[in-house]
Amino acid sequence: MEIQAEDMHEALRKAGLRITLARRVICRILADADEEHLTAAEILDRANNVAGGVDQSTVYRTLEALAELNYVQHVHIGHGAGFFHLRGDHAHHHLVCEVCGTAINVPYEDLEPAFASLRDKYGFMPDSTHFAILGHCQDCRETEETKSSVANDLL
Amino acid sequence: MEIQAEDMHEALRKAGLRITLARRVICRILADADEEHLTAAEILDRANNVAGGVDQSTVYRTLEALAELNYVQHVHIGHGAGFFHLRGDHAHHHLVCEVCGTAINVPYEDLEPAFASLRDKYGFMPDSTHFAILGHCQDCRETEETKSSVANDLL
DNA sequence: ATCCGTGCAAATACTTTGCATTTAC
DNA sequence: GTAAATGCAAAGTATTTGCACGGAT
Repeated sequence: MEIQAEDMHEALRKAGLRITLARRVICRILADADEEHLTAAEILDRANNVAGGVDQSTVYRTLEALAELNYVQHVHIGHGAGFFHLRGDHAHHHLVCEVCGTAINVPYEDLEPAFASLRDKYGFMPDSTHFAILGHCQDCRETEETKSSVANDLL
Repeated sequence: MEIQAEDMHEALRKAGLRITLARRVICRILADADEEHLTAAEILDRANNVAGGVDQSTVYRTLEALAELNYVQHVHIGHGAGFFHLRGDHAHHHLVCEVCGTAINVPYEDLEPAFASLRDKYGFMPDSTHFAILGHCQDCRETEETKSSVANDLL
């Protein structure tokens, strides 16, 4: 089951925080984004498309409040801006290409065996809501191979 | 076999780059750090302890040059400053606790099966020289359990 | 002599903070 | 009415870049 904007509203209320237009909009954006990785800047843009005059500081503060309530996670994958996304229960993980930055989603089941062995062997519980593996994606690997064969031809 | 400062010197020379005092010092720091995760600021500090007057821009530029030569990797784990470290042989990976920051080393063999399946299924080649899994370590998990039972007692 | 590398300072990118005003409750 | 949230601007980190000078080859 997906997290709804209303779930976040309720959590905010319970924490004694207030439901404002900006927050409503941001919760909606997060709920709609689902698996997408959004940067603060993208969330800001989308918020301003719906309701004008939203400031970046409001975006960051709202995201921080939702992170405090365990709805949002702020992750840094590679360089540049961090990503914000909901900590859903349908866990998925990311294969992030170090060359082109593409992220491939991997369903939890594909990594479960590896996680189980880490848990058993090291008592370590991987964060099942977010996980990034850095490496090289297929396209970039092919490009690299082409490049090296070209280089070899030139020798 | 560990990477030596001299290996990096040779690579720099081969690339037509020059061996300067700052670079010599930085290569040494990286070789000595071994598997430690150093930030640019820490490398700068250590460099200035050995040879004064090294600038941060020199540190970043040298690290970038070494990254280009595939000796150094710049990774961002969590927020804050990124870490720089040598790309050693694919020896081990890190389980990084999101609570206390402790990193547990895991030998490559323990993750090899998972890596193989990612390669087969997604054509994705995990970076075998660096890999961090975020999660909660055993100690922090125990502390958390204690905290929640205390909280329950207070209800 | 030729360029590459350096320090310095300024610029950039991302995120956080201080403050006066507005708004939800 | 009161405390929380907002917009604005400015400050804080982490990193990069422009430039003139100095140094490695």
